[in-house]
Amino acid sequence: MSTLSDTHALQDRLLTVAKEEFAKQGLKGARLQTIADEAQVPKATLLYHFKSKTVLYQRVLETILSAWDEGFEELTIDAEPETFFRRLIDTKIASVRTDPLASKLFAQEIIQGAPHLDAHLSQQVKPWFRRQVSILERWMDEGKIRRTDPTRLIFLIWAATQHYADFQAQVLTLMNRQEFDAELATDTSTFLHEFICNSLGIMDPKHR
Amino acid sequence: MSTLSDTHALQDRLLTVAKEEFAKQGLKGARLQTIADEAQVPKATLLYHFKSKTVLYQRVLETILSAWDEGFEELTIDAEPETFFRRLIDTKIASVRTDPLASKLFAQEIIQGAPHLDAHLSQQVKPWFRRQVSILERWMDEGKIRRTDPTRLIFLIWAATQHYADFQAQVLTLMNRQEFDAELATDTSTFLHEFICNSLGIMDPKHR
DNA sequence: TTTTTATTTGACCATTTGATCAGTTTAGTG
DNA sequence: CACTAAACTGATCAAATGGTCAAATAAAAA
Repeated sequence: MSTLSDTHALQDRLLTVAKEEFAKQGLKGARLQTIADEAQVPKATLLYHFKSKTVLYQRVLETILSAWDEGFEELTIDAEPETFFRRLIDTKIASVRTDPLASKLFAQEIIQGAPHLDAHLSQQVKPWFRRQVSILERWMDEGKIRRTDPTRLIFLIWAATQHYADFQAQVLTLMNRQEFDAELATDTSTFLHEFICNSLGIMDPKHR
Repeated sequence: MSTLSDTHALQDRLLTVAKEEFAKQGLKGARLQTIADEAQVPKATLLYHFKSKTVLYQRVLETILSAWDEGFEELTIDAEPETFFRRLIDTKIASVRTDPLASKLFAQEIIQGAPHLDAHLSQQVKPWFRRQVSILERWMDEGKIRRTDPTRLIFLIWAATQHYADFQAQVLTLMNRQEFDAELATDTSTFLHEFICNSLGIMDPKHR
């Protein structure tokens, strides 16, 4: 099993390149030839490893989703509201900064009606979502955070973070920046955390 | 000038149908044949009124943008913070509910790097954006709202509202709803307004 | 009415592009 | 080494699709 011709490694490379192309051009806009060229492999080889464009696309989606599932599964565990929001926001912002293409690809899929991930939405996302909601509800019952609609609160966090990946072109233009660097990420995390804690009546430990 | 063959009316119909198709399928994914069929007109007729697919797409984009410019230009005028946020959120949610396709089309354009609207971003959106920011800054100086990053605050509002159009498929699934009805829109407006005012230390008039 | 201009349309074309396949090379196995 | 299976690839194809064009029709102008 040589290093260069390792099948697994090649498929990974193809998936990475494909993700980039799909994110930038959309499912229809992406061209197999471009993906193959970028991966320095003949188009026929690409189609040997993935039967069709659709299959390739679905594999890319699966890869993204399972990585997310993994990253967000853990942070549910018991913590105080302040820590919970910090973890959630930091994780999301990190993911958005590390891999904005994944976020963009996902966004386009949802915008077009999520034709390739009905199953995942109801089987993976929904349960996770419900868990988050029930945690928030418990805290409201316990008076730890101000009472509000937990569903829309999760949406707000999701939207506000995702925005920095999906609308990066607009965000950078309006901020007069060239790239989404580490500093910008940190400041954004801080802003969101502070904004949310303030709204929910959670005291910032620094000011306690 | 007969009613049925009125050129202006026909072009409007074509633009409307095209917007729908572009929003649902993306620029590359949309087919001229489908648009023509939907508008009950031969493909050649469509191409008579719009020289090319790209031109059609740009005209659709322009239509959307000018409608937005018009709708959001006014609400800058002097008002107290509480009113300002209510107007901004209500307008945005209304636009998102009335015409989610416009929002989706715009989102896809931005996600793919805004190749067709660099000009509009820096010439129309940026000035508008700066005005909003400076209003917020003034209020912070005057102590009317808590001090925070005005830029990211606008982003948050933008993202949180737009989310209900762009991610409608996901939102409806997670809320167990079939459509984005008037009630859902009202509740969302209320939630956002309350959430933001709370975070910024603006007293709700009802509780004053 | 005649003439000119704008609009409509079916037929057709050139190109792109996803996909196939047969033949070749490489890797693994006994 | 002999043999089998997996991986690779150039050549090629069929379908889809944006776009053109000349002829027909309708509208407007003279």
